[in-house]
Amino acid sequence: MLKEERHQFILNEVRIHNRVLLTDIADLLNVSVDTVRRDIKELHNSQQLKKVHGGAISLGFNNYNPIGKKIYSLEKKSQIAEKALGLIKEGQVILLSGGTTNLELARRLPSKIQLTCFTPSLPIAVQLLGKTNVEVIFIGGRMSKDSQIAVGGSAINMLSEIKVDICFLGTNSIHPIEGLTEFDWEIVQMKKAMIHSSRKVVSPCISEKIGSLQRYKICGVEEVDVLITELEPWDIKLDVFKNMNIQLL
Amino acid sequence: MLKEERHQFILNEVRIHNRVLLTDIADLLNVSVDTVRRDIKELHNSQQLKKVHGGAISLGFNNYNPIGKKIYSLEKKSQIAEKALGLIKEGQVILLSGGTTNLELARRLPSKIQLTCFTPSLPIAVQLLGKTNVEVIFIGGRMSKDSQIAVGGSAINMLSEIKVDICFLGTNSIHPIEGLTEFDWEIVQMKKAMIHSSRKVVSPCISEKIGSLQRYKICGVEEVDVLITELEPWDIKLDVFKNMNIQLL
DNA sequence: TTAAAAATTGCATTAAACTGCAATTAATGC
DNA sequence: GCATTAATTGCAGTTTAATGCAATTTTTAA
Repeated sequence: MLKEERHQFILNEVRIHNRVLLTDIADLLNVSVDTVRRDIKELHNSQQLKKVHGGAISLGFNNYNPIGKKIYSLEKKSQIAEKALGLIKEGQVILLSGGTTNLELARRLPSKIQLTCFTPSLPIAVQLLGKTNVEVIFIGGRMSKDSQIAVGGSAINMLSEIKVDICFLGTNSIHPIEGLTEFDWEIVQMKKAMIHSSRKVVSPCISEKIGSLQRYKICGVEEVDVLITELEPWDIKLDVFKNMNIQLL
Repeated sequence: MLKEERHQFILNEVRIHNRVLLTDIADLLNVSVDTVRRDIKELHNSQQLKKVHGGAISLGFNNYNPIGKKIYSLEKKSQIAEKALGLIKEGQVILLSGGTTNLELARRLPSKIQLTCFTPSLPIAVQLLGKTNVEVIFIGGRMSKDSQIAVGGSAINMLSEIKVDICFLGTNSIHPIEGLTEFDWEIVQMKKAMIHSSRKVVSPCISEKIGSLQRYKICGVEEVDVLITELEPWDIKLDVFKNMNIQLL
């Protein structure tokens, strides 16, 4: 394995987890800890991460999570976020709804890729502001204390004035017949507006939410262009999705 | 767990709760109290929190400081914020521009008082969301990475649609003849719009900024209803303010 | 004043960092 | 190709840092 590859690997790990342990990396790459130590030292000298006793942390290390809630199924959400990353191309304009999966996606956006990113979510905005080349536009409005996203008339109004390439629509429930549903009426309104403002709708959704149903309807399944779960497409049992014009990832 | 992570964790706890108990942290992190004590000592030495018997408190009881910039003149700003608090009455609608003084003010808003609060500042919004009875409305728009406030057309547009009781207009320069001035043109536009949307304009301003001048003009002194500094009114030398219809606090 | 909690100090243990060196691998010129 | 040079890597021995524990002093609050 080339040194450069190790460097990239380490940086990637740091980007994703905000931290790495020297011993973990040595294990994963099957090299001695000394080698990893030297790698980290170099990356430290070139200001790409911060070397600390026992490993390294990302430069703008900010584990600040304004929601302050525990993120469940973090592992799955991370996998989903990784897949979602693949859909984003340099120069695009994207829209991130709230939710912890999208927060994970925001964390992972590489700093160097140039993007314009709309979001009504406070924690996501905080994350994005740390990315040098991402232009952040906050969809303002009355803040819902619970979800920490902007809702209400002026937020929806602001959404009505934009058109983005991709919307990553965090999804709490997706049902093959009933479509996307949501517990909170105000958030339903927001999500409807978001769909309306997007050329392409991507739903990151952990598999256990497939088939579940909540109080209010956002839209039918046909409105979703891509459904991303942590499973491999062929593992998704519900054939109904396969018959529809929806890409599974 | 890396030392750095513990440090971040402790700082985070301090940010959220304003104070932490040493034993709580030791429990939460599963390390000895000695370790936490050493951590807190280091953070104290690097001015990131204040070590007290039994734990630590946030500096001057303040600050979510996302950019990691040092808050200058914190003590003065705290005094100003305390004075500003006295102007706010139950049920009012207020508007907080950005700036660290207003951030201090936001931190100090009592949770029990019912308020509606507009702001285009991300760190201030984060603070306010922690206050149970404060309704937060975020003025959305393109986020300035530097100041972490929303600027640009849609923010100004949103401002044009509101009318608040009091605007707390963080002020970088106030000059008896030239009025309020600012370095950043986009922020000037925001502040102009804020003044326009307010029945009463309050300028919290540390005394050393009185008399200074910057590139762009926001408004004349006559537009300001109240000027708050950390000094007692009779200590403010510039008589010019006393001849104008401006209240000194 | 006094008992309990916390801070300090010194010390032992462990893990990680550093150093120099030899072995290996990759790069270069011929 | 092939030999020479330079860079990379792993190892052993040593040094340094991190952490927890126990004994002692200080602070706090009843």
